Amino acid sequence: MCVFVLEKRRMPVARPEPVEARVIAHVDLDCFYAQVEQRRHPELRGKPTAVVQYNSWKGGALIAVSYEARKFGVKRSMRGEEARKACPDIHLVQVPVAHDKADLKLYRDAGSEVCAILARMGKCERASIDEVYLDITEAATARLIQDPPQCWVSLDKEALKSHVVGLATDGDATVEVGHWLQRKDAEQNDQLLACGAAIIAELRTAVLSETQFTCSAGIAHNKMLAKLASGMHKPAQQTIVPSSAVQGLLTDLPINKIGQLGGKLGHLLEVELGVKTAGDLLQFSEAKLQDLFGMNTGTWLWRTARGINGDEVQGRMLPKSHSSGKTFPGPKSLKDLSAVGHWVRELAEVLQERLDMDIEQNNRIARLLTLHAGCHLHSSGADHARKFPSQSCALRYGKEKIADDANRLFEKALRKFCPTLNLSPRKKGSTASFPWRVTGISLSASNIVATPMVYSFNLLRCLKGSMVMFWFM
DNA sequence: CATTTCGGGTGT
DNA sequence: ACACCCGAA
Repeated sequence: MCVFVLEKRRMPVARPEPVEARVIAHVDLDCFYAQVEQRRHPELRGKPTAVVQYNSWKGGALIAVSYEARKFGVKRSMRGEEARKACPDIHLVQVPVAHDKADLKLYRDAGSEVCAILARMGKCERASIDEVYLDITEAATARLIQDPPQCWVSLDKEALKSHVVGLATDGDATVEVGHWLQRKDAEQNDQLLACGAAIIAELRTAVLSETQFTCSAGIAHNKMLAKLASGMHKPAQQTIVPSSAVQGLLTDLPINKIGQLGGKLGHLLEVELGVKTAGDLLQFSEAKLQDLFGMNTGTWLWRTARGINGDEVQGRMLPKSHSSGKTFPGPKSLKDLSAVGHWVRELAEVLQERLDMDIEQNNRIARLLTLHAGCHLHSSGADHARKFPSQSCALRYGKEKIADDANRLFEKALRKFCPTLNLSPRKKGSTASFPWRVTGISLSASNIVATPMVYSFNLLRCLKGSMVMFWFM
């Protein structure tokens, strides 16, 4: 019987792979927040730099480390003080703060700049603030016909500065590409990848000249392999994965290096099945994996072990949701409703600003408001494992409405979490302490849809803040 | 009870 | 609708 399926777990789903070979690229900005800060403060360029948020406690938490600083052993998730110990000359730049919380707008906008450039050549999916998938099959095919690799004359072209996985037969399996891609007998699909690599190299050059940012990229026939490849040679380099190299690449690849297997599922494979590498997975039949992990995940695992992945590049440049949250660790945890109310108000204001931007720039409105909170028990009571439930409701525009609605959601969650707690209106404004502490609050806006055309953004600007806004709800 | 703050996704 | 997971800076 199914051993693990009884546990609740998120399950990756396998999708069929298209018959025609695709050319997929994954582009990843190098230590992105650090680059953004180095562009803002040119005197930091070439110098060891890290980006920290909040520097009051042990110098703040590092969230991005420049490659100059990495040479000194500075690591992400170090504290500012630790980083200074490892690298006394390091420049620590703080994440901007707005409404008493970290504000990532600067980095979000910088990511959009890059995305706009990369989208010129094909279907573009913004996978995160600094990562993009591209489907450049069409552009690569066109180039193969018009300018096949055999005809490329200049060997020092930027387009040829790619690493090719599996090119060397001994030792380090990855070397600088030379004439390999131009050999007369190269397979059609390899030539397609070569053309894709040329295109990506040009795009990366465009990104550098137009934004000053360097990025790394992987070029392969699917998203999984492209993502794997983009991390193989950093910073500011690109890597090609020909089909012929897939088996050799995966055989000894630690299982947690594969996308979606970096967490619990990967750990489960290792401790329960002794699977340390993707190669180790090959010995399990598809039926066995389906039996162990369910049909979806079983199929997905079987295919993933073989480098097969049919996920399509979604043509999506804009986020599906916006969120604004803050944690209140240790002594900063919130004790009562009025403290929660204060922070809900701040977060609502930030969220409303994000929603305004989305209307103005993209003509989109969000329809769902969700509140998440985290908590821990104050007194060492019995059931300290209980989770604070999240709650949602229809999103009404306006910072006051969002704040009021979010506060209602908090109280609703509170009643579910602790039905006995007195929440009578009379007590609401009081500062009576919770029997536990709130360690985090987050508001998110989702179910984003296109604004009906009749509401052009100019009209919206006029309506903003006025009574008429409830028309959108 | 000190990474934090985002985003995207699936299972039920 | 809600719970929980993955991953990136």
